[in-house]
Amino acid sequence: MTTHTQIRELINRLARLDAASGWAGNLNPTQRSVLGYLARANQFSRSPSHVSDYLGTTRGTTTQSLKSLLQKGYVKEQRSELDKRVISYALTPKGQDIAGSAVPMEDALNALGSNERDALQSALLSTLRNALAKNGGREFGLCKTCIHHREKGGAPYCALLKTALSAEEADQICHEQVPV
Amino acid sequence: MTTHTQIRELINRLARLDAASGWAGNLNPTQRSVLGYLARANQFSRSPSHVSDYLGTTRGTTTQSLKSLLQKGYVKEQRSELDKRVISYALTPKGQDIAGSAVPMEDALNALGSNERDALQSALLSTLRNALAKNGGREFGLCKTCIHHREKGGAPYCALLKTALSAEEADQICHEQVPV
DNA sequence: ACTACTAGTATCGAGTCGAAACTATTGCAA
DNA sequence: TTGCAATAGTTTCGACTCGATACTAGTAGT
Repeated sequence: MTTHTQIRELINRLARLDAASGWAGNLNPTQRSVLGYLARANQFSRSPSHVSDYLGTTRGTTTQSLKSLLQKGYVKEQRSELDKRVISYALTPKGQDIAGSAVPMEDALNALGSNERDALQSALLSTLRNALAKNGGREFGLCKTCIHHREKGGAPYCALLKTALSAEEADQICHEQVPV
Repeated sequence: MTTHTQIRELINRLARLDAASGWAGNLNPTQRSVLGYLARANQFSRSPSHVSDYLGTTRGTTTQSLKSLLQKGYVKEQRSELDKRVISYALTPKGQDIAGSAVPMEDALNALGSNERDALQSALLSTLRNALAKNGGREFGLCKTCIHHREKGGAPYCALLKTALSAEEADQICHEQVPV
């Protein structure tokens, strides 16, 4: 068995364990991923299309997942005024409780030394970047690590969307992010 | 966002990418995982129960997956004579073709330096061990890295099952494996 | 105004998944 | 030896994922 195969297996098993680990709410792995993404994405990146891009599924599937999250009261719709086709989903207080609750795998990662943990994170990130580059996928990094991120009057500013941003927004995931 | 959350996200996204990447055959991610496991497990570790333990799902689900792999001609049943309840699944030649075909994510991992790749593998393995220890899960490591592995007359021997093993078997996954 | 494109939805079929009920076989113990 | 508990595997149910396809509605470009 090659090293590559082993790494792939490890990643898949860890993802499975993570998915199977107890989570609050009546949510399956995909729904939890959607909720987790919405919790960390900025207001310009919370539409069904963005979620599908992030998760690598189709818009049809995402619509279904959002429908069941909506029904369970974890998210709410916000239709855009500017473009009436666009919907941005936001977490309800109930959804925020769940998204902020304890993270599976946390103990397992804590048991790693902090050097090892940093090495793990950077190797995973490189791998993800390489893999995404092959597929034309986006990285979905944080706003503040983007080439379009500026400072304007001491506050964060997006040169692409030509909008001022709150400090909080600069720390969120953005669909348009292009790493520096 | 904490480092832990980021690592979890990276693992989940990579697993999703891996699942979505093109594979031969008409197989979904779970079926591919089952096939991949069967391809690498020894003859004592290829029953529905073992597959469920490995994947962390229930026996019911595994039965369904095996049924569809059987129907598609990728695996075949081998009922045990010793214990008539037990079934061991083996890959057909067609199944071996698929299991041996190109691995998604291979290029992404190749782009990593070999040091970084080794660090990645060992950090992932530690994390998996920690996580499994919490759940009482087994590691499913290779036979030759097990405390029950011996040499007898120059050939591998399992002190638990009290059986001689081929060199090939010593290199396979065993359900009973306990890391040295 | 026409057309191409984009955002989101609905529906289909195959399949996952956990849960629970079920059959067949094996093991243990009174 | 009979009798029961444990084990291996199957079946069925309901909720859901997922890709594919066809659909509606709003937006842009010519």
